[in-house]
Amino acid sequence: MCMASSGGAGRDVPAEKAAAAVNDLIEVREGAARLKILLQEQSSEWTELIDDMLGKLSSALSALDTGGAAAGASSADGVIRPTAAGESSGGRTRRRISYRRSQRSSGKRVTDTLVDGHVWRKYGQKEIQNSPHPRSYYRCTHKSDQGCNAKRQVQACEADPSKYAVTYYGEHTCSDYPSSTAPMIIVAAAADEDDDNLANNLVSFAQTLSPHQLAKEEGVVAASRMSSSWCTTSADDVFSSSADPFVQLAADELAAVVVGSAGRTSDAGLHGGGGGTAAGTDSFATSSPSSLGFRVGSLGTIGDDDFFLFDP
DNA sequence: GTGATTTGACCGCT
DNA sequence: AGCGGTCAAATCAC
Repeated sequence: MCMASSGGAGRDVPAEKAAAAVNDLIEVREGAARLKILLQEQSSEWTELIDDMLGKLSSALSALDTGGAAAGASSADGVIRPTAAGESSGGRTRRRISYRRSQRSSGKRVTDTLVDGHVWRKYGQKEIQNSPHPRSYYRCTHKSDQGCNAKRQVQACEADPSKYAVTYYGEHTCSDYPSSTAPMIIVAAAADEDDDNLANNLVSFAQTLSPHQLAKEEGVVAASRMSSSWCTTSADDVFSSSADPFVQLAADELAAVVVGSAGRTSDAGLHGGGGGTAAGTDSFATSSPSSLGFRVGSLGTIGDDDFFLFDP
């Protein structure tokens, strides 16, 4: 539901197309594995390989009936904007907006990095009952200048504190691409994660770093690492929008895809404690995207409910 | 000085 | 009534 899903009319992905997409994605995975090696050897051949991967991804996306532009279809997100609950004339300079509550998430994932290509600004942190870790609240830094209403909630994964459960709300309506032109693609498979409450396959998209930025990253982690970057999370948690399986991303937007994850996983922002180390630092993935954008895991069978959009 | 984070308080929803 | 989400002043880093 939420976000673009609405816009993405094409929900039902034909089995054959899905299968073809899977094959393509598997090829990409293999290519990614090769890329990893090439990168380790500092070879320039990686660009060529990436191009090939992109081609495959494009095919896969087409096969999956990517809704393409849904991204801009804001409002469809189901986000309930704060309603001016009566300009409280009376009182302090406090707000008066009534907060949503029923705001639906556009997807939740567990990741070992908080970098998703977007620049977020933290606006709150709260201890959550029955949870050992506080929850941090972020909104797009372009909320003020571009009115972007995208938000996300970050909480350390209970099962593995080194990972984070990130829930997104709303869509990015900003043009936050200067430093992150390439959409991030996450292809993961938790099929082997024994537990029955894990989704079998995941394919998500989001912005990520530009090739230049990628080049600056300190390291690249093996694609296989992906499989371990998902905590035990129920399918429902991960696919809050599973009712609208779709992929919304123009294939030609895929400017860069890199394997693995070199994101720093500072938790400075999560646990607070130090004064704002904001501007231009690596503080908790807020202002300097630092993780590579393409993760690949083993693929199993992909079903309709295994796809969801990750706000591009 | 500017801008991001911290943190306590406020407020709506369940 | 309690919890969770957000606001906004204070604080901090650059």
